[in-house]
Parts: sequence; C-alpha cells; structure tokens
Amino acid sequence: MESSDLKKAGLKVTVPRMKILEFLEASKGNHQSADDIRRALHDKGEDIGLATVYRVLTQFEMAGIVERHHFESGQGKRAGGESGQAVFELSEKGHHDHIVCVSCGKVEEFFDEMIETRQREVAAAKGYEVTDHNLTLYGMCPQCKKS
Amino acid sequence: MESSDLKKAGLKVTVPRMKILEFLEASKGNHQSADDIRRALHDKGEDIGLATVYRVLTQFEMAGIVERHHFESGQGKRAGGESGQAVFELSEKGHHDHIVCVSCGKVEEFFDEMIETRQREVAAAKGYEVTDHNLTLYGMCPQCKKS
DNA sequence: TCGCCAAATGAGAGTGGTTCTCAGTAACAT
DNA sequence: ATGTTACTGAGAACCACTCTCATTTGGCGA
Repeated sequence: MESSDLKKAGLKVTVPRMKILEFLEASKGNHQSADDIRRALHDKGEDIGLATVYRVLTQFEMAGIVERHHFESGQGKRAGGESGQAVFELSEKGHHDHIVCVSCGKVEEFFDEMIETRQREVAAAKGYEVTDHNLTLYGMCPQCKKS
Repeated sequence: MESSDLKKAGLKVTVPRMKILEFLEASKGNHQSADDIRRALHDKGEDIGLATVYRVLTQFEMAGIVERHHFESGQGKRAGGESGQAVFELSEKGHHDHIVCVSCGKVEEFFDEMIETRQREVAAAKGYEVTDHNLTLYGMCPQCKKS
C-alpha cells in the first residue's frame, strides 16, 4: 500500500492521504474511527482536518483501499439505538466478517466458506444475486467470560 | 400483541404506546422508521411527538417487542457512509435475517439453520459464545434484475 | 526548473437522525 | 376522587458526518 496505489485510483498523492494510509497500515488489525485517525496524526504533529479524514476515507472506500463498518456500540450492544461511529480498516486481507465482544468491544475477524456459500444459496432461492453482505457476530470473548 | 403485553413489560398502557403497537401490527412485513410511524399516525389524526415515538420504540426494543435494524441506505449501498435511519419491526416471528435489494430497497426476510449453526461453531472456535448477530445480504431482487 | 491550475485541504457552518430536558398530563392504586 | 408517579410533547441539544468556500498544493507542460 503506497503512493502508486493512490495514483492507480486516480487520486493525487498528497500529504494527508499518505499519512492516513501509513497510519492505517501501522494499526493493521485494529479498526479506527475517523476521529481516532485525526487524533493519532495530530499527536504525531500532523494536523489534518476531520473533514479531510472523512473525505479521504470515503475516496479510499470507493477505490477499494479501505472498508467501512458500523458495529453496534462496543460496550453492551443492548437497545439504545446509537449506531455510533463508523470504523475503518485497510481492505487488503480479502473478504472477512467480524466478531465483536459485547463486553470489551474487541473485534476479531473470521472467514468461513460454508457460510459464504450458504448465503449465496439462500439468496438465489429467493431470486437474488448477492452483491455484498454484512455479517457480524456479537458475544463474550474468552477473557471477558472469565471475569 | 395487546395491552397485556405492555403490562407484562412493566410499561403503562398509554395511548401513544397502543397506537404505535397497532400501527406496527398493521404494517407487519414492512420495516418502518420512527418518522414513518409518526407521519402515519399523524395522518390518522393521532399527533404523537417524535421524541415519544423514539422513546417508545427503544422501550419496546428493550422489552423484546420490536427489533431495530440499520440497513445501508436502500438505493445503492456503495460508499458514502450514510448509515441512514433505523427501521423497526414487530419481533414476534422469531429470529430471522434480511436480504435488501440494492436497487429498490425492498427488504425480505429469511432464516437458515445451517448458517445459524455454523456461526455458533465459528465463534466457539475462537472461544466466543454468540449472544446476538447481524446478517444482512445485499443484492438485486428478481424484479430489478429484469429492468 | 518554473508556473499554472485543477484538485485537494481545513475551518467552520450546516444537516439529519436521535436523545435530552422539563413543564404539563394522564394512568392506575388506593 | 385523588395522589403519586410514569409518560408525553416541544424544542433544544447532540453527534457523526458532509458541505461550502477561500486558500494551498501536487504535478504536468513549457
């Protein structure tokens, strides 16, 4: 993931875009909100406007460079409606789904071919062709179960 | 779904709550946003504050009477981030997942035991116990495919 | 290498959905 | 009937996000 990827996407290689990309790269495995990114870069001396962060993330999403997810609020997921903020991750590792701990908010990834296949079958049975899907499991992670 | 269900949930039986319940009952099969509900009741001569609609829906959700969903904006689900408004449905028909048409926004429901089981297995393999999940498929419905 | 200029940025205002506040109102036990 | 308490409605507040617009910057052509 480098400047050539930006050019390929028809985007100018600018400082904000590179910094965001670098940060996402460095925090691989952890999903980051727009403000997480802005704050982290600010702490490194890079002051990038929040509007820019959002703009750039949307462009990256359209270019297939990042993925956006809306998890139900980390702590507790039970009623209250807050859809919270979107989080982003570099989308290089191919498709995967997520499992979120309802207690500590930790997010892990998984991929299961059987589920993927079955989804297409279920949709086909109704005459649909799946273009995308969103599967998120919520539960207690091993650490939180112990305490 | 009647007044006794409200009492059971520890909620007073009030006019707004009954009207909302009745409307949800009448529109079974179609997911409704808070404002859809307010507007529909207004057109029937029942002026219920939007704040009340939200409050009541959240209470119903906590009582297990309704379910809340956040589908990606009906038209076109591709990048742009708008998570849109939440929609609600009576949750009597037991658990089910959704398939949303990316073209016309129609929502259908489905349930597949194989997927449900597999989800629990995948989670268990990571040491999690699933308490909840969200599975939404996006695709073209048969009607939209034709045109 | 120098400028040009479309594209990108940042600050702040605006937006849309949802929740909060609070004074007035209504349900239900007594 | 009446008191207590929960509920309601209007509007303000809130939050995540997008838009606007004046200023800056990347990168191509001379």
